Amino acid sequence: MGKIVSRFAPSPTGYLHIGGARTALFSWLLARSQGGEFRLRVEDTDRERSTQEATDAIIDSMKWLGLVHDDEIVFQSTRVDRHNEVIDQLVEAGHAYYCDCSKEQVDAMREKAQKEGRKPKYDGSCREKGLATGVVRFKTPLQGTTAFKDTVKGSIAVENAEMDDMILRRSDGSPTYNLAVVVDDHDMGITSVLRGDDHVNNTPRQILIYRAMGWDVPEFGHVPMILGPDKKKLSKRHGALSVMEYEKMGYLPEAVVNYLARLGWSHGDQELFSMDEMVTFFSTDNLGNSPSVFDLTKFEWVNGQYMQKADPERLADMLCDFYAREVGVEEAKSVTREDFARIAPLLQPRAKSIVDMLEQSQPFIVDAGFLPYDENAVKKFLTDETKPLLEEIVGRIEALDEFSEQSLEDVHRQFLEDKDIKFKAIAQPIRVAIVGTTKSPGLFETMMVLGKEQTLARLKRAVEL
RNA sequence: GUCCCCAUCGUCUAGCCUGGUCCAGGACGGCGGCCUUUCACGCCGUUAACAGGGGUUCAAAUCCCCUUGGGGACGCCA
Repeated sequence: MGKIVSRFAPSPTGYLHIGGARTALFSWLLARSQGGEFRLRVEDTDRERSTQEATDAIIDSMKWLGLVHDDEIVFQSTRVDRHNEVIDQLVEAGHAYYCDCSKEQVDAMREKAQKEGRKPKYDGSCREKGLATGVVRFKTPLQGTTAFKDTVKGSIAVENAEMDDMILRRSDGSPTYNLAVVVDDHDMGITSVLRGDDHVNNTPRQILIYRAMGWDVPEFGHVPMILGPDKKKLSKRHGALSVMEYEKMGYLPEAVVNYLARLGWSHGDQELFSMDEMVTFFSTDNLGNSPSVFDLTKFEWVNGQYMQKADPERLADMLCDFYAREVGVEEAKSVTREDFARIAPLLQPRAKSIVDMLEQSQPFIVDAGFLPYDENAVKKFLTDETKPLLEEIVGRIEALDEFSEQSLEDVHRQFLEDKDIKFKAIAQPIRVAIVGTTKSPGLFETMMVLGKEQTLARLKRAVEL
């Protein structure tokens, strides 16, 4: 068998959604795992609904996910002449014919057929008329069945009699989808088509065109769709957001890819995969054939895993960007990339996303004077008993010549010994004092990131509260 | 209505092709615990499923049929 060539062929009528992204991922994986090629084709023949923004958004999303395509992007709209050429050939060879039935007539046929319990379809009345105007229809064989081996669903067979004589060329002269895909896939040398479930019904029709043209039929695979929590087709209501929405929400692209891959694909018990691992392990044999529900909770867990493993420097860059996005470029200058680089490691095991991490960074990046204090925490821990202790600690920290995690720990141990009290007695009061809430990373590492000046300023302010 | 497809814990899934090793394994979540200066992380334990009914067979989650449920398609959209 020769080199495999797969493709992703979105129509630019909207953003790249999570479902489309997964389809793209599987196609990409299929090509990469076999050392093949992955092509991108933009199906922009619907001039009404296709937009440049959508095209850009799709390309950006693919880039963000790391799904790099080979060769040039093919824009279907540029290939109309070739499509028409094929249609003409089909007519000449007797595989297609002109039909001048009006829309109303065809609608009536369909309605009639449905009433009689048959599949609504065009009745083929123009088949042998030898017309030369109107739409061009494909002459679907009246008998027999068209079968194919779906690489994810197994054998699928459809009676030819079930199929309509589909329109190949509209009355305005433009080619239709089913014809265009076949011609493009053939011309691009596509050997493996992996696409959404909603195309299963189109496949037999397309196969018929391949055969009529005497072309090799590629391999087809149809991946089930992604459902919302209510098991209904994923929609905007559920967070069937565009891929770039996930970027805005502070998720890591490799986490999105990982989660998407595990939605419908598996490799034994493994949950976390690097891109390379996915590429080496991927096989359509392990693609599931039933629809799956997008579970945000599990996705967040996956993202958290990647947050923990991520390079703090990279996280720092992202935090800077997100911060600037949030408060504006000018204001964001008050916090440096280096600040974030010191904060990130403390928050890595605690943050589910960049946005989450930025939020948790707040106590670190405001000045002592503006640190918000949680009312309940203050009431509970900054009491008349603890304040004097904090005051004393201030003095001891001030006396420190070297401000390090070790020296901080030493000075506190000593303090506890002198007072004959447990660490528990002062831990939460100190925490509330320096970050304003009862939750934070370890005390001494937090102090280190805060710096001596900020630590003392906060402790002092807390005593005055 | 007609055709096509699907059906294992709440969710993602392994197992199904090549029946026995499955009183069904892993993961997320939930619950309980450990660790501990809080919160997380981590670790340990626990919870929970073969849609239903018929076959075939010594033996079925695995093969066959039916029912039910879900989805998709039926366009001069892609």
